[in-house]
Amino acid sequence: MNNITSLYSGNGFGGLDKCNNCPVRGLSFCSALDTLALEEFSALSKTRSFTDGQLILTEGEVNEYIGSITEGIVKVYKLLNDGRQQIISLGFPGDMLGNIIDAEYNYFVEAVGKVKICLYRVSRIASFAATNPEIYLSILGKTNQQLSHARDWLVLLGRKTAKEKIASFLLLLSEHHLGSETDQAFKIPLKRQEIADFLGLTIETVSRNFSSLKNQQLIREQAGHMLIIVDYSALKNIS
Amino acid sequence: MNNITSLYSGNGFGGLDKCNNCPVRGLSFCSALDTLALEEFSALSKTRSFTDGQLILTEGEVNEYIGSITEGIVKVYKLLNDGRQQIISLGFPGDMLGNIIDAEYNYFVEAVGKVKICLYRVSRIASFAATNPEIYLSILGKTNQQLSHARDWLVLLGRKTAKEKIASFLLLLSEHHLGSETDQAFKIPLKRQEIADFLGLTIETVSRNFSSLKNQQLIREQAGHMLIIVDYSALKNIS
DNA sequence: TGCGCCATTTGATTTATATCAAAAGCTGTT
DNA sequence: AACAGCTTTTGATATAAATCAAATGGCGCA
Repeated sequence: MNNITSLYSGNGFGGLDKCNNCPVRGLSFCSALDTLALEEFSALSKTRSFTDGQLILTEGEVNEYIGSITEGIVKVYKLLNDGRQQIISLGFPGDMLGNIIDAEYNYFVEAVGKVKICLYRVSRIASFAATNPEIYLSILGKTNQQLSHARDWLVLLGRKTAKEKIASFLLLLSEHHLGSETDQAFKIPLKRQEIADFLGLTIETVSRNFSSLKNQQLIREQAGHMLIIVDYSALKNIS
Repeated sequence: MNNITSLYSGNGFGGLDKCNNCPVRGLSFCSALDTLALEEFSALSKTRSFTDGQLILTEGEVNEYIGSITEGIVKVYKLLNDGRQQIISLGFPGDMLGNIIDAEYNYFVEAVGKVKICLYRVSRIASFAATNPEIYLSILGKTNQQLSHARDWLVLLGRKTAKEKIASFLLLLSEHHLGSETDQAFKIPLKRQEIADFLGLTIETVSRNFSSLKNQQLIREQAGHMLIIVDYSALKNIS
């Protein structure tokens, strides 16, 4: 066992200081809380780190924790019986993990590279909400955002061509790339197979379309999978 | 104009009586309210009816209303620039329409057959919630359910074959078919083109796969598009 | 009853993407 | 530097689903 349930125990280091120093302060679902409420909420949190490929949540596991990504990227995916995989979302810093409704998780969450997550027990959220009901509105906001993204992805999976899918994917990544404005290069965090599993394609189709976009001079790829979008608006037209 | 915004005005007939007589009492997001709160909430509601094909919500329109389907089925869909359409969800009685977060609707909602909706102004939800915060948890529950369904559909669109898609669709319909247990026949509410737009297929592929399932004796179709699932478990294996 | 208008089905063909296969590129290690 | 074990790319071919086209079926209405 190396997922949240087994890793949560012990050595938390909650407290307002941590939350005020939080790298996603203002993005996370706790951002709606005022100073007083935040202090109380902060005490409930624990931070956990994960390394590339580590399972964070497992389908079927009891829904004990809700989390907020403070660093890194996670992939959320489902599996069919025969092993076919579909990534149903990518989680970026500030994004919420899990929910406070279901009895069990119904998907897998895996770290893509190094990941840090701020965790809260679902049961503690409930008692906290008794005096701070605004936390529900905040969680609702995050859930609504996830629903909106999922619906955009339904259109992509149902109606877009392979090349349109790749273009949309690159633009999605560029939106979440928080590097300097002048430096347009960013690292593609996923392997080709993972991109395929996100876009409902095969690895070969992904690779061919990357090559095609390079030939069309819309993108360039540098050492270590660093990507530069050469013609942003042309890519947008394709997507 | 023939959508909610234009139809809401005037002749509402709120009050507790209506809500207690509500056909989806216990299913809708208002079901979490106790008798006292329900009376207050009920006074805020208006009921509207729509006929087949009528637009209920329009993309880009200001998000003024949240609704609960009390009767009939709606389709929620998005369009690409070139007219390609993807149905992102079907709404059944008890399902929530819209949200209380976004500034604008970002999809279209259209009546499939005769539809009745119970409407609330988003702004009134906010003031109601000041004294009845449990309404947020209730709306969160509905939103979370929609997210869960959207994610199931991502797997369907991204990774399932045409025949698997049709099988999943028929099973989805049968779950929402609230007719008598003995009578297994139900009407398919969507046209072939709409089914195609829901499953990310073309009308011809949908038709061919219906024919194929009929040849395999897994389903039967009677007059007026009444459908009988002959071999439920075989269909489940395919889905 | 028969006509017109759709929706659906079926057939023929094309095509985008998957599949199968092999070569080429990386990266870390000895 | 050379090798092992990957990932990615490219090529050849197959195939599921799309496209193009026509026939069939239903249903309301004059």
